[in-house]
Amino acid sequence: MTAIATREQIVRAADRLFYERGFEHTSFADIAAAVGLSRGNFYYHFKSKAAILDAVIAARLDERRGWLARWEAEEPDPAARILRFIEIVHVNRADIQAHGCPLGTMTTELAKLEHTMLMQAGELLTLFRDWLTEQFRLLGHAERSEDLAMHVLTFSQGVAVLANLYRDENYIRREVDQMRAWLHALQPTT
Amino acid sequence: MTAIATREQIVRAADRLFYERGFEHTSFADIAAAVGLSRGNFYYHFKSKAAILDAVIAARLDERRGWLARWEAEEPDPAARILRFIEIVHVNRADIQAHGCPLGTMTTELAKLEHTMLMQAGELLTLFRDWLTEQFRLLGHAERSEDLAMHVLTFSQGVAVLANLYRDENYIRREVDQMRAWLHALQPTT
DNA sequence: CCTCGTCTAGGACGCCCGTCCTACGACGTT
DNA sequence: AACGTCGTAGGACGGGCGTCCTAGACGAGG
Repeated sequence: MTAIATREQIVRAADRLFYERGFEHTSFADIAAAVGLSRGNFYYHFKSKAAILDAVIAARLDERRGWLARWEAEEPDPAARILRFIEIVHVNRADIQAHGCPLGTMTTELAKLEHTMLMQAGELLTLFRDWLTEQFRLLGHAERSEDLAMHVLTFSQGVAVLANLYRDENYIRREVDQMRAWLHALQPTT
Repeated sequence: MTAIATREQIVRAADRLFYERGFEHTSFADIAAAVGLSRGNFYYHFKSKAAILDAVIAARLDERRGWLARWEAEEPDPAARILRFIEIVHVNRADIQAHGCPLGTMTTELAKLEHTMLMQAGELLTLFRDWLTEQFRLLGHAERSEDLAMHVLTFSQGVAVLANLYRDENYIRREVDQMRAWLHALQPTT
């Protein structure tokens, strides 16, 4: 097996395990078992656990950037793009109920660990924040665009935390609907 | 030192450390050092780490029940009571920026650990949910009272996660103001 | 003064962690 | 056929963890 392919397998497995069990609670042995490799050998690919975290964050950034590009391509209307973001909470409701938001839970954990990589993980949310800001600006809310973007993020994080606790599908749908209505009330009538 | 007093010291120290560092990341040695006791001796007071967690949750429940009783005593108007809840996000902004919401971060962590005590920790948020539900009912929103209560919780959790990441006081104030306006727009004009 | 229950110190136990090292198998190149 | 490189296996290492045990300090009641 080429080193690059193995590396990708490791990152993919670590990504899933960090999400499902948390960063600290996931051991090298766990990742090794998931990939089917011996645990000591990991140092050929990653020199530390932080290096794996770094690769996972980079992979998530790539994936999210892909989402944003797709939304921009598929939706010419900025409001429709924002709606796509709001709806991931509903689309991914099964995972969110089981494990929360992948970005929010990771930043929450790294903040408690006072991990040096907190800010890098935060860039994932910043990616969405900046993209949402731009969409609100295009919608004609230049002044408040960043505040509106943060409000959408606030909604998504709050729903994720409580959906993870109560595992209530109806709650998720209600909040998403409410956010949809908020967005609709915000824009000038189309 | 009497056993009860020592127990309370342990619970108080564990409460703070679980909040600041997280449950799993806090060791018996950490708590022992904070209280000034020897680590092995803990088993005289608590037979397991889960037992300490249980005591911490109970202590937090007591404290929060005290808050609710005080708000009810000081504010005859249900809307003013709800406002008191909304404003704890701002009142406790320093702690929230440093460590997030004590209840939200704990449930998030316990969910990832698949810890058996997740639901007990969840009762802390349920306490607020039910209390807010009752206040909305008193406000005349019996039908939607629980949904409205969940919406307030959603706000508080979302703000806590993002305030913990970005540590931005202005963001907290803006979201709290927005929530205040939401609450004001909700009730029949007083 | 002695005894007994209460509380504590200190460390042993087995386990798992992240890290690091060395030896070996597989394989393309000369 | 021999070599050198790439990727792997497996375990050693030092340390920290939750748990558990035992011996003793202390003080109240006989």
